[in-house]
Amino acid sequence: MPRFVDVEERRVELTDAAARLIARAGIGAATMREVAAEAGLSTGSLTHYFADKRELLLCTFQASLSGRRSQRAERAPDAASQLRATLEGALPVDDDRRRHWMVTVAFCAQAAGDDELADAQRDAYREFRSHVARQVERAGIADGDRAVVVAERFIAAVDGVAIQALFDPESWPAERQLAALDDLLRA
Amino acid sequence: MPRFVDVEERRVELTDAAARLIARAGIGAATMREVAAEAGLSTGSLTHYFADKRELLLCTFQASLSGRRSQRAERAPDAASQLRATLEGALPVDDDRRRHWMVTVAFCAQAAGDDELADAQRDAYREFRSHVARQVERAGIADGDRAVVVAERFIAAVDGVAIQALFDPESWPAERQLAALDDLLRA
DNA sequence: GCCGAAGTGGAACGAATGTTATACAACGGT
DNA sequence: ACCGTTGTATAACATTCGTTCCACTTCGGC
Repeated sequence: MPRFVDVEERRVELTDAAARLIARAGIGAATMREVAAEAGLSTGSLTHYFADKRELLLCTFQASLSGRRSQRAERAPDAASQLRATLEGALPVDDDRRRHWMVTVAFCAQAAGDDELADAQRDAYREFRSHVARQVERAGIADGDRAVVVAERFIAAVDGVAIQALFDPESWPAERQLAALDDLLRA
Repeated sequence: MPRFVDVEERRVELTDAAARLIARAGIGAATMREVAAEAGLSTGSLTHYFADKRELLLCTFQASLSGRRSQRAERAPDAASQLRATLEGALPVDDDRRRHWMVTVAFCAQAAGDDELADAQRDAYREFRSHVARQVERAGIADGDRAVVVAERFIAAVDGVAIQALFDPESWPAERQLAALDDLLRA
Protein backbone atom coordinates (compact mmCIF):
# COMPACT_ATOMS: atom_id res chain seq x y z
CA MET A 1 0.00 0.00 0.00
CA PRO A 2 2.02 2.94 -1.26
CA ARG A 3 1.56 6.66 -1.17
CA PHE A 4 0.47 7.67 2.33
CA VAL A 5 -2.30 10.28 2.34
CA ASP A 6 -4.61 10.82 5.29
CA VAL A 7 -7.88 9.94 3.60
CA GLU A 8 -10.10 11.32 6.35
CA GLU A 9 -8.25 14.63 6.40
CA ARG A 10 -8.60 14.96 2.63
CA ARG A 11 -12.31 14.26 2.89
CA VAL A 12 -12.65 16.96 5.55
CA GLU A 13 -10.84 19.43 3.31
CA LEU A 14 -13.29 18.67 0.53
CA THR A 15 -16.43 18.90 2.65
CA ASP A 16 -15.06 22.11 4.14
CA ALA A 17 -14.62 23.51 0.64
CA ALA A 18 -18.18 22.50 -0.19
CA ALA A 19 -19.50 24.12 2.99
CA ARG A 20 -17.62 27.32 2.22
CA LEU A 21 -19.14 27.47 -1.27
CA ILE A 22 -22.64 26.71 -0.02
CA ALA A 23 -22.43 29.39 2.66
CA ARG A 24 -21.05 31.92 0.19
CA ALA A 25 -23.17 31.34 -2.89
CA GLY A 26 -25.85 28.77 -2.13
CA ILE A 27 -26.05 25.05 -2.69
CA GLY A 28 -26.40 25.55 -6.41
CA ALA A 29 -22.83 26.83 -6.53
CA ALA A 30 -21.50 23.61 -5.02
CA THR A 31 -20.80 21.81 -8.31
CA MET A 32 -18.19 19.08 -8.52
CA ARG A 33 -15.84 21.34 -10.46
CA GLU A 34 -16.29 24.29 -8.11
CA VAL A 35 -15.80 22.21 -4.98
CA ALA A 36 -12.65 20.64 -6.40
CA ALA A 37 -11.30 24.04 -7.41
CA GLU A 38 -12.13 25.54 -3.99
CA ALA A 39 -10.14 22.72 -2.38
CA GLY A 40 -7.30 23.19 -4.86
CA LEU A 41 -7.80 19.81 -6.50
CA SER A 42 -9.31 18.37 -9.67
CA THR A 43 -12.58 16.59 -10.23
CA GLY A 44 -10.63 13.38 -10.68
CA SER A 45 -9.37 13.62 -7.10
CA LEU A 46 -12.80 14.59 -5.84
CA THR A 47 -14.42 11.48 -7.29
CA HIS A 48 -11.56 9.51 -5.80
CA TYR A 49 -12.77 10.41 -2.29
CA PHE A 50 -16.52 10.63 -2.89
CA ALA A 51 -18.32 8.23 -5.19
CA ASP A 52 -21.21 10.59 -5.84
CA LYS A 53 -22.16 14.21 -5.53
CA ARG A 54 -24.90 12.97 -3.25
CA GLU A 55 -22.33 11.34 -0.96
CA LEU A 56 -20.30 14.55 -0.95
CA LEU A 57 -23.31 16.63 0.05
CA LEU A 58 -24.47 14.18 2.73
CA CYS A 59 -20.98 14.16 4.23
CA THR A 60 -20.84 17.94 4.05
CA PHE A 61 -24.11 18.15 5.95
CA GLN A 62 -23.03 15.68 8.60
CA ALA A 63 -19.68 17.41 8.98
CA SER A 64 -21.50 20.68 9.60
CA LEU A 65 -23.67 18.98 12.21
CA SER A 66 -20.75 17.40 14.03
CA GLY A 67 -18.93 20.72 13.89
CA ARG A 68 -21.78 22.30 15.77
CA ARG A 69 -21.85 19.38 18.18
CA SER A 70 -18.17 19.77 18.98
CA GLN A 71 -18.68 23.44 19.74
CA ARG A 72 -20.92 22.48 22.64
CA ALA A 73 -18.08 20.62 24.27
CA GLU A 74 -16.62 23.77 25.79
CA ARG A 75 -17.12 23.26 29.48
CA ALA A 76 -18.57 25.96 31.69
CA PRO A 77 -18.47 26.31 35.50
CA ASP A 78 -22.11 25.60 36.32
CA ALA A 79 -25.16 24.02 34.66
CA ALA A 80 -26.80 27.36 33.85
CA SER A 81 -23.66 28.57 32.09
CA GLN A 82 -23.48 25.34 30.12
CA LEU A 83 -27.04 25.81 28.97
CA ARG A 84 -26.30 29.37 27.98
CA ALA A 85 -23.18 28.30 26.08
CA THR A 86 -25.12 25.63 24.22
CA LEU A 87 -27.81 28.07 23.12
CA GLU A 88 -25.23 30.70 22.26
CA GLY A 89 -23.65 28.11 19.97
CA ALA A 90 -26.84 28.16 17.93
CA LEU A 91 -26.63 31.91 17.27
CA PRO A 92 -24.76 33.28 14.24
CA VAL A 93 -22.65 35.64 16.32
CA ASP A 94 -19.40 35.07 14.41
CA ASP A 95 -18.38 34.09 10.88
CA ASP A 96 -17.90 30.45 11.76
CA ARG A 97 -21.30 29.97 13.31
CA ARG A 98 -22.81 32.07 10.54
CA ARG A 99 -21.32 29.69 8.02
CA HIS A 100 -22.77 26.70 9.85
CA TRP A 101 -26.18 28.35 9.79
CA MET A 102 -26.08 29.08 6.09
CA VAL A 103 -25.21 25.46 5.42
CA THR A 104 -28.02 24.33 7.68
CA VAL A 105 -30.55 26.51 5.88
CA ALA A 106 -29.32 25.29 2.51
CA PHE A 107 -29.80 21.69 3.53
CA CYS A 108 -33.19 22.50 5.08
CA ALA A 109 -34.29 23.63 1.64
CA GLN A 110 -32.65 20.62 0.01
CA ALA A 111 -34.44 18.28 2.42
CA ALA A 112 -37.66 18.88 0.50
CA GLY A 113 -37.86 15.93 -1.84
CA ASP A 114 -34.92 14.09 -0.25
CA ASP A 115 -36.27 11.84 2.47
CA GLU A 116 -32.87 10.67 3.67
CA LEU A 117 -31.75 14.25 4.18
CA ALA A 118 -35.02 15.14 5.89
CA ASP A 119 -34.59 12.22 8.29
CA ALA A 120 -31.03 13.25 9.11
CA GLN A 121 -32.21 16.79 9.77
CA ARG A 122 -35.04 15.65 12.02
CA ASP A 123 -32.83 13.28 13.98
CA ALA A 124 -30.20 15.96 14.51
CA TYR A 125 -32.87 18.33 15.79
CA ARG A 126 -34.25 15.74 18.21
CA GLU A 127 -30.77 14.97 19.46
CA PHE A 128 -30.16 18.67 20.06
CA ARG A 129 -33.48 18.93 21.85
CA SER A 130 -32.54 16.09 24.19
CA HIS A 131 -29.19 17.73 24.84
CA VAL A 132 -30.79 21.05 25.78
CA ALA A 133 -33.48 19.33 27.84
CA ARG A 134 -30.78 17.55 29.84
CA GLN A 135 -29.08 20.86 30.57
CA VAL A 136 -32.42 22.42 31.50
CA GLU A 137 -32.89 19.65 34.06
CA ARG A 138 -29.36 20.06 35.42
CA ALA A 139 -29.90 23.80 35.75
CA GLY A 140 -32.98 23.06 37.87
CA ILE A 141 -35.34 24.96 35.59
CA ALA A 142 -37.73 22.07 34.95
CA ASP A 143 -37.96 18.29 35.13
CA GLY A 144 -39.07 15.44 32.90
CA ASP A 145 -41.51 16.32 30.13
CA ARG A 146 -41.58 19.92 31.29
CA ALA A 147 -37.85 20.13 30.62
CA VAL A 148 -38.40 19.02 27.02
CA VAL A 149 -41.10 21.65 26.54
CA VAL A 150 -38.84 24.32 27.98
CA ALA A 151 -36.01 23.13 25.75
CA GLU A 152 -38.27 23.38 22.72
CA ARG A 153 -39.22 26.90 23.67
CA PHE A 154 -35.58 27.89 24.16
CA ILE A 155 -34.53 26.37 20.85
CA ALA A 156 -37.44 27.96 19.01
CA ALA A 157 -36.59 31.39 20.41
CA VAL A 158 -32.90 31.06 19.56
CA ASP A 159 -33.56 29.70 16.08
CA GLY A 160 -36.02 32.49 15.38
CA VAL A 161 -33.47 35.11 16.36
CA ALA A 162 -30.83 33.30 14.31
CA ILE A 163 -32.93 33.41 11.14
CA GLN A 164 -33.68 37.09 11.56
CA ALA A 165 -30.00 37.74 12.21
CA LEU A 166 -28.91 35.74 9.17
CA PHE A 167 -30.80 37.87 6.71
CA ASP A 168 -30.77 41.19 8.53
CA PRO A 169 -27.35 41.45 10.19
CA GLU A 170 -27.66 45.23 10.46
CA SER A 171 -30.58 44.88 12.86
CA TRP A 172 -28.94 42.03 14.72
CA PRO A 173 -25.33 42.63 15.77
CA ALA A 174 -23.85 39.99 18.05
CA GLU A 175 -24.53 41.97 21.22
CA ARG A 176 -28.23 42.24 20.42
CA GLN A 177 -28.44 38.50 19.79
CA LEU A 178 -26.76 37.80 23.12
CA ALA A 179 -29.02 40.30 24.86
CA ALA A 180 -32.04 38.48 23.45
CA LEU A 181 -30.59 35.23 24.76
CA ASP A 182 -30.14 36.69 28.23
CA ASP A 183 -33.69 38.03 28.20
CA LEU A 184 -34.87 34.56 27.29
CA LEU A 185 -32.97 32.85 30.10
CA ARG A 186 -34.07 35.44 32.66
CA ALA A 187 -37.72 34.60 32.07
CA MET B 1 -55.33 43.39 -29.57
CA PRO B 2 -56.75 39.98 -30.33
CA ARG B 3 -56.95 36.78 -28.32
CA PHE B 4 -58.16 37.76 -24.86
CA VAL B 5 -56.18 36.03 -22.13
CA ASP B 6 -55.92 37.38 -18.62
CA VAL B 7 -52.16 37.86 -18.48
CA GLU B 8 -52.01 38.37 -14.73
CA GLU B 9 -54.05 35.27 -14.07
CA ARG B 10 -51.79 33.20 -16.30
CA ARG B 11 -48.73 34.49 -14.51
CA VAL B 12 -50.29 33.53 -11.19
CA GLU B 13 -50.97 30.04 -12.51
CA LEU B 14 -47.32 29.73 -13.48
CA THR B 15 -45.87 31.06 -10.22
CA ASP B 16 -48.30 28.80 -8.36
CA ALA B 17 -47.01 25.83 -10.33
CA ALA B 18 -43.44 26.85 -9.50
CA ALA B 19 -44.32 27.22 -5.81
CA ARG B 20 -45.94 23.79 -5.78
CA LEU B 21 -42.84 22.22 -7.30
CA ILE B 22 -40.49 24.02 -4.93
CA ALA B 23 -42.51 23.00 -1.89
CA ARG B 24 -42.73 19.41 -3.09
CA ALA B 25 -39.23 18.71 -4.36
CA GLY B 26 -37.01 21.71 -3.66
CA ILE B 27 -35.97 24.66 -5.76
CA GLY B 28 -33.76 22.47 -7.90
CA ALA B 29 -36.85 20.77 -9.29
CA ALA B 30 -38.25 24.07 -10.53
CA THR B 31 -36.81 23.89 -14.04
CA MET B 32 -38.45 25.73 -16.92
CA ARG B 33 -39.74 22.49 -18.42
CA GLU B 34 -41.06 21.16 -15.11
CA VAL B 35 -42.82 24.39 -14.21
CA ALA B 36 -44.44 24.58 -17.63
CA ALA B 37 -45.55 20.95 -17.41
CA GLU B 38 -46.92 21.44 -13.87
CA ALA B 39 -49.00 24.35 -15.17
CA GLY B 40 -50.09 22.30 -18.18
CA LEU B 41 -48.28 24.49 -20.69
CA SER B 42 -45.13 24.41 -22.78
CA THR B 43 -41.84 26.20 -22.27
CA GLY B 44 -42.72 28.46 -25.18
CA SER B 45 -45.71 29.79 -23.27
CA LEU B 46 -43.68 30.07 -20.10
CA THR B 47 -41.07 32.29 -21.75
CA HIS B 48 -43.94 34.29 -23.20
CA TYR B 49 -44.96 35.39 -19.70
CA PHE B 50 -41.56 35.49 -18.01
CA ALA B 51 -38.47 36.71 -19.82
CA ASP B 52 -36.06 34.81 -17.57
CA LYS B 53 -36.00 32.00 -15.11
CA ARG B 54 -34.78 34.60 -12.67
CA GLU B 55 -37.89 36.72 -13.25
CA LEU B 56 -40.07 33.65 -12.77
CA LEU B 57 -38.43 32.82 -9.45
CA LEU B 58 -38.52 36.40 -8.19
CA CYS B 59 -42.22 36.62 -9.02
CA THR B 60 -42.83 33.25 -7.38
CA PHE B 61 -41.17 34.50 -4.23
CA GLN B 62 -43.11 37.76 -4.19
CA ALA B 63 -46.36 35.93 -4.89
CA SER B 64 -45.67 33.72 -1.88
CA LEU B 65 -45.02 36.80 0.23
CA SER B 66 -48.19 38.60 -0.86
CA GLY B 67 -50.11 35.39 -0.29
CA ARG B 68 -49.03 35.43 3.31
CA ARG B 69 -49.81 39.12 3.54
CA SER B 70 -53.35 38.61 2.31
CA GLN B 71 -53.91 35.93 4.92
CA ARG B 72 -53.46 38.53 7.62
CA ALA B 73 -56.41 40.47 6.29
CA GLU B 74 -58.95 38.31 8.11
CA ARG B 75 -60.41 40.62 10.68
CA ALA B 76 -60.79 39.60 14.28
CA PRO B 77 -63.01 41.14 16.97
CA ASP B 78 -60.32 42.73 19.17
CA ALA B 79 -56.66 43.74 18.90
CA ALA B 80 -55.38 40.75 20.86
CA SER B 81 -57.22 38.34 18.56
CA GLN B 82 -55.81 40.14 15.53
CA LEU B 83 -52.30 39.71 16.88
CA ARG B 84 -52.95 36.05 17.54
CA ALA B 85 -54.35 35.57 14.03
CA THR B 86 -51.31 37.24 12.50
CA LEU B 87 -48.87 35.03 14.38
CA GLU B 88 -50.97 31.94 13.68
CA GLY B 89 -50.64 32.80 10.00
CA ALA B 90 -46.90 32.26 10.35
CA LEU B 91 -47.31 28.69 11.62
CA PRO B 92 -47.45 25.73 9.19
CA VAL B 93 -50.69 24.41 10.64
CA ASP B 94 -52.26 23.44 7.32
CA ASP B 95 -51.07 22.39 3.88
CA ASP B 96 -51.35 25.86 2.43
CA ARG B 97 -49.28 27.58 5.10
CA ARG B 98 -46.87 24.66 5.04
CA ARG B 99 -46.38 25.22 1.34
CA HIS B 100 -45.68 28.90 1.90
CA TRP B 101 -43.09 28.00 4.51
CA MET B 102 -41.30 25.52 2.27
CA VAL B 103 -41.10 28.16 -0.44
CA THR B 104 -39.80 30.68 2.08
CA VAL B 105 -37.08 28.33 3.27
CA ALA B 106 -36.09 27.52 -0.31
CA PHE B 107 -35.67 31.20 -1.09
CA CYS B 108 -33.83 31.78 2.17
CA ALA B 109 -31.23 29.32 0.96
CA GLN B 110 -31.25 30.83 -2.50
CA ALA B 111 -30.71 34.30 -1.05
CA ALA B 112 -27.10 33.35 -0.34
CA GLY B 113 -25.24 34.77 -3.29
CA ASP B 114 -28.24 36.65 -4.66
CA ASP B 115 -28.25 40.14 -3.18
CA GLU B 116 -31.53 41.19 -4.76
CA LEU B 117 -33.28 38.18 -3.25
CA ALA B 118 -31.63 38.79 0.12
CA ASP B 119 -32.82 42.40 0.10
CA ALA B 120 -36.37 41.36 -0.75
CA GLN B 121 -36.29 38.84 2.07
CA ARG B 122 -34.96 41.35 4.57
CA ASP B 123 -37.50 44.01 3.57
CA ALA B 124 -40.37 41.54 3.83
CA TYR B 125 -39.21 40.58 7.30
CA ARG B 126 -38.97 44.20 8.42
CA GLU B 127 -42.42 44.93 7.04
CA PHE B 128 -43.82 41.95 8.93
CA ARG B 129 -42.07 43.12 12.09
CA SER B 130 -43.68 46.58 11.77
CA HIS B 131 -47.05 44.96 11.23
CA VAL B 132 -46.74 42.82 14.35
CA ALA B 133 -45.35 45.74 16.38
CA ARG B 134 -48.41 47.81 15.43
CA GLN B 135 -50.71 45.06 16.64
CA VAL B 136 -48.70 44.71 19.83
CA GLU B 137 -49.26 48.40 20.49
CA ARG B 138 -52.97 48.17 19.72
CA ALA B 139 -53.29 45.19 22.06
CA GLY B 140 -51.77 47.36 24.80
CA ILE B 141 -48.88 44.99 25.44
CA ALA B 142 -46.10 47.52 24.86
CA ASP B 143 -45.43 50.91 23.25
CA GLY B 144 -42.84 52.43 20.93
CA ASP B 145 -39.48 50.70 20.80
CA ARG B 146 -40.60 48.17 23.40
CA ALA B 147 -43.37 47.10 21.03
CA VAL B 148 -40.79 46.38 18.33
CA VAL B 149 -38.72 44.31 20.73
CA VAL B 150 -41.79 42.36 21.83
CA ALA B 151 -42.74 41.85 18.18
CA GLU B 152 -39.28 40.49 17.42
CA ARG B 153 -39.55 38.08 20.32
CA PHE B 154 -42.97 36.90 19.19
CA ILE B 155 -41.82 36.43 15.60
CA ALA B 156 -38.68 34.61 16.70
CA ALA B 157 -40.66 32.22 18.89
CA VAL B 158 -43.21 31.52 16.17
CA ASP B 159 -40.59 31.07 13.44
CA GLY B 160 -38.61 28.73 15.65
CA VAL B 161 -41.64 26.56 16.23
CA ALA B 162 -42.44 26.70 12.53
CA ILE B 163 -39.04 25.38 11.54
CA GLN B 164 -39.20 22.54 14.03
CA ALA B 165 -42.72 21.72 12.82
CA LEU B 166 -41.67 21.78 9.17
CA PHE B 167 -39.11 19.04 9.53
CA ASP B 168 -40.63 17.09 12.40
CA PRO B 169 -44.39 17.16 11.80
CA GLU B 170 -44.88 14.09 14.01
CA SER B 171 -43.71 16.01 17.06
CA TRP B 172 -45.63 19.12 16.06
CA PRO B 173 -49.27 18.56 15.15
CA ALA B 174 -51.31 21.70 14.61
CA GLU B 175 -52.78 21.67 18.14
CA ARG B 176 -49.33 21.63 19.69
CA GLN B 177 -48.22 24.55 17.55
CA LEU B 178 -51.28 26.53 18.58
CA ALA B 179 -50.74 25.59 22.22
CA ALA B 180 -47.19 26.92 21.99
CA LEU B 181 -48.59 30.14 20.51
CA ASP B 182 -51.06 30.50 23.37
CA ASP B 183 -48.30 29.89 25.91
CA LEU B 184 -46.28 32.60 24.23
CA LEU B 185 -49.10 35.17 24.30
CA ARG B 186 -49.97 34.37 27.90
CA ALA B 187 -46.50 35.39 29.05
C1' DG C 1 15.80 -1.51 -9.99
C1' DC C 2 11.34 -2.79 -11.03
C1' DC C 3 6.31 -3.72 -10.23
C1' DG C 4 1.91 -2.47 -8.71
C1' DA C 5 -1.22 0.12 -6.01
C1' DA C 6 -2.66 4.86 -4.48
C1' DG C 7 -3.16 9.46 -5.80
C1' DT C 8 -3.84 13.10 -9.26
C1' DG C 9 -4.99 15.69 -13.40
C1' DG C 10 -7.47 16.48 -17.45
C1' DA C 11 -10.15 15.23 -21.22
C1' DA C 12 -14.48 13.35 -22.95
C1' DC C 13 -19.32 11.75 -22.80
C1' DG C 14 -24.26 11.74 -22.31
C1' DA C 15 -27.88 14.05 -20.09
C1' DA C 16 -30.16 18.04 -18.69
C1' DT C 17 -30.69 23.00 -18.47
C1' DG C 18 -31.86 27.99 -19.95
C1' DT C 19 -32.63 30.28 -23.90
C1' DT C 20 -33.82 31.39 -28.69
C1' DA C 21 -36.02 30.76 -33.01
C1' DT C 22 -39.71 29.18 -35.87
C1' DA C 23 -44.16 27.51 -37.29
C1' DC C 24 -48.96 27.22 -36.47
C1' DA C 25 -53.72 28.40 -34.25
C1' DA C 26 -56.98 31.85 -32.64
C1' DC C 27 -59.23 35.99 -32.65
C1' DG C 28 -60.29 41.41 -33.27
C1' DG C 29 -60.13 45.34 -36.35
C1' DT C 30 -60.99 47.31 -40.85
C1' DA D 1 -62.47 38.53 -46.14
C1' DC D 2 -58.15 39.54 -45.00
C1' DC D 3 -54.32 41.11 -41.93
C1' DG D 4 -51.70 41.60 -37.86
C1' DT D 5 -51.21 40.65 -33.17
C1' DT D 6 -51.30 37.36 -29.40
C1' DG D 7 -50.85 32.90 -27.63
C1' DT D 8 -49.02 28.26 -27.90
C1' DA D 9 -46.17 24.31 -29.15
C1' DT D 10 -42.08 22.21 -30.85
C1' DA D 11 -37.40 22.03 -32.13
C1' DA D 12 -32.82 23.41 -31.92
C1' DC D 13 -28.99 25.89 -29.70
C1' DA D 14 -24.97 26.46 -26.67
C1' DT D 15 -23.73 25.69 -22.05
C1' DT D 16 -23.08 23.27 -17.95
C1' DC D 17 -23.57 19.49 -15.10
C1' DG D 18 -22.32 14.70 -13.06
C1' DT D 19 -19.84 11.04 -14.31
C1' DT D 20 -16.48 8.01 -16.53
C1' DC D 21 -12.21 7.01 -18.45
C1' DC D 22 -7.29 7.14 -19.23
C1' DA D 23 -2.54 8.74 -18.83
C1' DC D 24 0.83 10.16 -15.52
C1' DT D 25 3.20 10.55 -11.00
C1' DT D 26 4.59 8.83 -6.57
C1' DC D 27 5.79 5.73 -3.42
C1' DG D 28 6.45 0.92 -0.70
C1' DG D 29 7.61 -4.03 -1.31
C1' DC D 30 10.38 -7.65 -3.36
